[in-house]
Amino acid sequence: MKIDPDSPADLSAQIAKSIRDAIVSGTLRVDDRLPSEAELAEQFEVSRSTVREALKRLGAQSLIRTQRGATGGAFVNKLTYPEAYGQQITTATLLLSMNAVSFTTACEARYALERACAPLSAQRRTADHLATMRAEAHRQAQPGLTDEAFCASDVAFHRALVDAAGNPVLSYQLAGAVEAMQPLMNMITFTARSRETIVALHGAIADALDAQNAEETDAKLAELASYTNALAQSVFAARQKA
Amino acid sequence: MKIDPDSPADLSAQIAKSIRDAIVSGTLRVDDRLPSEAELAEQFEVSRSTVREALKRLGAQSLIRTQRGATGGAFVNKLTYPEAYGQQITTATLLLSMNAVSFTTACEARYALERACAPLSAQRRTADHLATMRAEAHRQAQPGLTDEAFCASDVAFHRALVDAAGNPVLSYQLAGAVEAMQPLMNMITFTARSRETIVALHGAIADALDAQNAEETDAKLAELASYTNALAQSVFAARQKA
DNA sequence: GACTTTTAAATGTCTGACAAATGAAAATTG
DNA sequence: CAATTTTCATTTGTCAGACATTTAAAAGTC
Repeated sequence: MKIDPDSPADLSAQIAKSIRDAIVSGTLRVDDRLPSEAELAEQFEVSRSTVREALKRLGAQSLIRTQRGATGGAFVNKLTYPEAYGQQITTATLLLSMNAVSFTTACEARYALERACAPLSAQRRTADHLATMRAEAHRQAQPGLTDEAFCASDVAFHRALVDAAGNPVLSYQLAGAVEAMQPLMNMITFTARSRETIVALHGAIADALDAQNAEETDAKLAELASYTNALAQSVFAARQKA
Repeated sequence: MKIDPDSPADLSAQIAKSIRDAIVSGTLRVDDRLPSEAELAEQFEVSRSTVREALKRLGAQSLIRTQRGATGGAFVNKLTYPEAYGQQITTATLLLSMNAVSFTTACEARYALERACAPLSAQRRTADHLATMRAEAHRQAQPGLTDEAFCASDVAFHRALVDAAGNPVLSYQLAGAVEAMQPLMNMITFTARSRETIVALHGAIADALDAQNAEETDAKLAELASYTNALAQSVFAARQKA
C-alpha cells in the first residue's frame, strides 16, 4: 500500500484507488478490517483528514462500511444485490437524462434486454411471479389510478417478469434498464397511451408465461415494444406540429 | 437543501444524499456550479471537513468534478459512457466475486444478454466492427499467445460484437456482463478449453454477421455458450475426483 | 496595447482537539 | 462465585483554524 509522492494533488483519490485495488484484486477480503484511520494516515504519510476523505469515497461505492467504537473501524463490505441494484439504477438514470439518449435507442435497448429474459422466465416462472404480474395488471386496470401509480405498477410488472428468469445476475443487469427507462418512457407516452391496450398486453404476457410458452411471450413483448415506439412517434409528431 | 439535525451521525452522508437528490431530480443541472465548500458549510451548519467528505462521496460516483483556483469549485458532472462503463465493470466484478455466483448462472446471464444484441448487430455491423472481430479472432489463433492475452482478445471480440448493435445504451448495459464475466469464465475454463474450437466459433460468428444472418449468429453464440458450459462441467468433475 | 505582477478566491492538506459510540476489562455487589 | 455495574481505551464523527497551491481576473508597467 503505497502512493506516488510526486503527484501532490488528490492524495485522497490515490489512497482510495490503492485500497480499491486491494479489494478488487482480493488482497483484502470481505469482512477484513482495514487499519484504523490513524494507522492508515501513518502508513500513507498523510493526515487523518485525507485518509477519511479516501474512506468516504470507498464508502460511497459500498466497498467498505464503517463502525464506531472500540472494536470498530472500516471493513470490506460484501456487495449485496440490493446495493448493486441501487447504484445501477442511479447511474442508468443519470446516464439517460444527461446524454440526450433518443427514445428509440432507449426503447430498443430496454426491450432487447427484456426479451433476452423471456425464454428463461417462461421456463422457470413460479406461481409467485405469476401472481405478482397478474396483481399488477389488475391494479393497472383500475380507473382511478394516477399516472405515477400506473408507472410504478408498470415497473413492478416488468421486474417480476425479469425476476421470473430466476437468475440474480440477470436481474441485477436489468435493474437499470427497467427502473430507469420505464419511467422515462411513461413520461413521454402517458399523454397518448391507451392503458387498456397495455393492460391487455400485460395480461397476454402473463398468460403466455403461465403456459410456459416462450415464443408467445417474446411475441407479446415485441408487440409492446412496437406499440410503445409508435406512441412515442405520434407524440413527437404532435409536438412538431405545435 | 436541508438536513435532519436530529440524527447527528453521518452528517456527510446526509449532505451527500441531499445534493445527490438535487442532481438526480434535475434541480442541479449539468455544469451547474455548487456553492463553495465554505458556503455549503454555512448552509448546512456543519464544518468544512464534513462538507468535503460529502463532496468526495459524490466525486466517487462521478456526480461532480472539482476544480481548483479562483473560478473553481464543484460542478455537476456530465456522466459520460466511459465513466459509467468503468463503474459498471467494477461493480459487476465485485458482485460476482463476493457472492459466490455459480458458473452456470453467470454464463447463462452473459450469453442471454449477448444474444439479445445478435439481431441488431447482424443488421447494423459496420466494416469496422467486422475488421476488429476478424483481427481478434486471428490474434487468438497465434500459438504463442499467453492466457491473459487470449482472454483480453476474447473480451475485445465480444465487445465489438456488442458495439456492432449500434446502441450505446446496450453497450453500456453489457459492459459489465462482458468485461466482468468473460475473465471469470476464462479463469475457470482455460485449463480444459480448446482454443481452436473457440477461434472457429468466433470466425463463424464473424461470418454470420458479415452475411447479416441473425439466426446463424444466434445459433453460433448458443453453441459457444453450451461449449463453455460443457467445459466448466468437465473442469468441476475433474476437481471433484481430485 | 501587450506583458508582467499582484491579488483574491477556491480547493487541498495538515494539526490538534473534543464528542460519541462501543466493547472489553475491572470493580463492585449480592 | 456469579451477576451487574463502572471504568476505560479505542475508534470513528465532527469541528476550528491554519497554511499551501492553483487559478483567473484585476492592477500595474513598459
